[in-house]
Amino acid sequence: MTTISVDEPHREQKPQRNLAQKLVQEILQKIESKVLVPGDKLPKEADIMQEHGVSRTVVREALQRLQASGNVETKHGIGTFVLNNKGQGPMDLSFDYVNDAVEILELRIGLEVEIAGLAALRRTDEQLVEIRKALDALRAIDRNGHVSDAGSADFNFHLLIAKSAGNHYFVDIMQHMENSLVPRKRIDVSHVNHEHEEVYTAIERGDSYAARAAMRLHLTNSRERFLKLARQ
Amino acid sequence: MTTISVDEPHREQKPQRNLAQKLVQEILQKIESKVLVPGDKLPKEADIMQEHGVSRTVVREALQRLQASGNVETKHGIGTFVLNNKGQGPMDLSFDYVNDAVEILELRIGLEVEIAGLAALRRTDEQLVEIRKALDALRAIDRNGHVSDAGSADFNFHLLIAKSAGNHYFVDIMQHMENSLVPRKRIDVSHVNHEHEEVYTAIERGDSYAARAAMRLHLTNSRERFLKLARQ
DNA sequence: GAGTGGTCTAGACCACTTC
DNA sequence: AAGTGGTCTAGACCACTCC
Repeated sequence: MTTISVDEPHREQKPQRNLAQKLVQEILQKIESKVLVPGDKLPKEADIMQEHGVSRTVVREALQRLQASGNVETKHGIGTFVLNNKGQGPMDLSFDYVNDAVEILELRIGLEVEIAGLAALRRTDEQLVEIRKALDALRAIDRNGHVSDAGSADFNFHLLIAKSAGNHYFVDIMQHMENSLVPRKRIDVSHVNHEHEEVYTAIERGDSYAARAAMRLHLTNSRERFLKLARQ
Repeated sequence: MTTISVDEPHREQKPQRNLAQKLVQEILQKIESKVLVPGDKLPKEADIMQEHGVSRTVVREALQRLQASGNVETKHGIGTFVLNNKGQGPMDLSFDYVNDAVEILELRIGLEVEIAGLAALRRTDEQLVEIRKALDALRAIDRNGHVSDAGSADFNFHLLIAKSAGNHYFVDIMQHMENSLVPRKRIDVSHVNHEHEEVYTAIERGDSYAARAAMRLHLTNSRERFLKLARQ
């Protein structure tokens, strides 16, 4: 009886390319099947490496995708946790004011993230100057405490960026949304200004990737700030 | 008393974290200052490594960001090339039909990429079934050659995904855009179907990251196919 | 077959959080 | 100080393109 002796642990020859993609799907399945529920902590990276027999590069690539998806959240020095986006429905609390405002914010994320990316690639120097002016005006208003004017100044900043994206449809929709925007009141202005600056500098240096990331961060933070206020 | 024994070849004078981000900005500056112009080939990764004194990980991270930004394009086995998004203006060819259609496609990219990501997180099983039906109907139409119906069937597929995103604003805008959509004619149907399948499977398994990527790929490819047709 | 990008591994050191 | 994620290095092998 001749058994072909293979010293390998097993004929596990899966030259599978894209181990990260596979890991993503396996973790998503654990979330889908309730093995992992919102709030749960994922195993530490070293454990995931051993469990799936892959290197840390693969684990981190998978976790980064799950972060970008909004499925999990990673906290430096603590761990990675499952978020509660799926499962509790399309935030069907009720058709009230809060829910409507959040939906508007979600719409703006889709539009303005793309707008910021295009503006970084296409803005003229003249348009950049106008955006800078709007930003300075907004900061001046905040310093003087004329909060009532801040809403329209904030909108103007976003609208000027839309006009720098070189696509009039974006401008049209933004203008139609003007009356639906959440009024700014007692919001942590320093955070907003810092986020605006991040968006501006990315557009200034033509960094589309950073512009998109900065705009997304700004709008998701705005959503969180609004929800925090609404719950009070 | 513990002596930290670390073999240091030399005094590393740059403990700089985020080398990739720095590399991105340096390459963007070369594009901005016309040292690199659209169509130019970047040095191969090994050369960039040596030139900047960083590992390949850093180089590849930087190039991936520049790809995501639309600043460069990488071709497997060939090289990385500078794209011409910046500098030649907001595609100010003229206000003709072609330009308008492209702007609509850009708007759809912003909206539908976000829609696909949300749909992957929120879709119900019932909604998934409806999307599957629309996809099958579309394939049947393509097989039978009833190209005239394909446009509305295609729109229906996209609309059903929007309805699965749990935000009625997205649905409203999509419906308003229905009449503005580019009619499908003599387009490479097999590619479109394959791209639709990619979007569907990502939404099916709740992979928001993949859903976004698949939708973006589908719509940018649609734009390229349209432009190719328009130039004929 | 040579050249170039794509994926993966193993390990080192840094930064943040908690005890 | 211990634990965990963040960044970076060096090197191996695979996949695609072109000659």
